[in-house]
Amino acid sequence: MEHRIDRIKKQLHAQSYKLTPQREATVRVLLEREEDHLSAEDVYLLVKEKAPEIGLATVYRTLELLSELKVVDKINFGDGVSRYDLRKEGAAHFHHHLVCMECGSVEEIVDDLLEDVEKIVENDWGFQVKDHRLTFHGICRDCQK
Amino acid sequence: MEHRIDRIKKQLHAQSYKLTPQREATVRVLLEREEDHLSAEDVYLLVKEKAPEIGLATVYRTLELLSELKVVDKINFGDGVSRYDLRKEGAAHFHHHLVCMECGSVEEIVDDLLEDVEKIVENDWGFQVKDHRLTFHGICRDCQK
DNA sequence: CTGTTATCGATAATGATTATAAAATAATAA
DNA sequence: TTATTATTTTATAATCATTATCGATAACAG
Repeated sequence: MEHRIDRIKKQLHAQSYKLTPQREATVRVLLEREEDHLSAEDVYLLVKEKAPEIGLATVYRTLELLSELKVVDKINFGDGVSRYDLRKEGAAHFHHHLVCMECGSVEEIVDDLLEDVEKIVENDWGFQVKDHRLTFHGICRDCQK
Repeated sequence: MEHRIDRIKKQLHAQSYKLTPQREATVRVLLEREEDHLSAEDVYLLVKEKAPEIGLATVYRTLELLSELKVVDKINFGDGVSRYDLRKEGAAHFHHHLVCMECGSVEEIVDDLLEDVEKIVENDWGFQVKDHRLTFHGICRDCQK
């Protein structure tokens, strides 16, 4: 945990940004709720528990900053809110979502499903892939019962 | 063209909706600009050229309705606006996007890239896949020069 | 025709996000 | 240290996309 915060601190410093207390509190919330696909509002409310004086705009700005630095991924499941996921340490970014059309749950799967597919896209369409977003919509295990 | 409109008319009637002049004008715009990933605002402005009396709310309502009927796909490239794509006739829905991080262009590719991947998801995670969204972010052919 | 229902257009309301301006804080230089 | 400058924050207003409301109108059923 502390290790990951240090890492992020260095990433910020590398671009001459500071890890202010507000930013640190925000990052800590993201670390604690890593699998939760929090919206900016969610993050705001959770950060407020630790640092009640923080403003909503600061949370938005912090998330945007972290997103530019590729510390978090800003994702969108089409429900009108952006959600923010901390990127995993090291390793490439192979993380996809299963959105249940029944109960709305979002399950995260980590697996390099697209290695071959990316090669096809690069070869057949001449498009140089840097990143991808893959979301499956369907019925989760629980709702199938 | 007329053939596709008839088809959509039938789909509407099957759910006891009518193909009103406003809805038809909206569908015609989508048919004419099929590859363009139009936003609701875009559609509104284009429909207004043919049917100046149409209101923005009607366009939104129509797009939502067509989306529920699976006549169009409502997609989101993370730029804060929903975009609407008419689904192709027949054939399953295998249509993905290449978003250029340099110039912002969106190229559409039609290819069943994910047949095997869907099987993996169903087998390994017990998730029953109904649909998927796949977007690649990277550098398009033109911008690589 | 007459009542009922669906649809429409105008516009107000909402909700997420962004911009602004003034205050606080931190970094820097003299 | 002290003055100065730049960065960050907070509170709040503004914006923008989308949705809800409501009175008017059109299509339809009896």
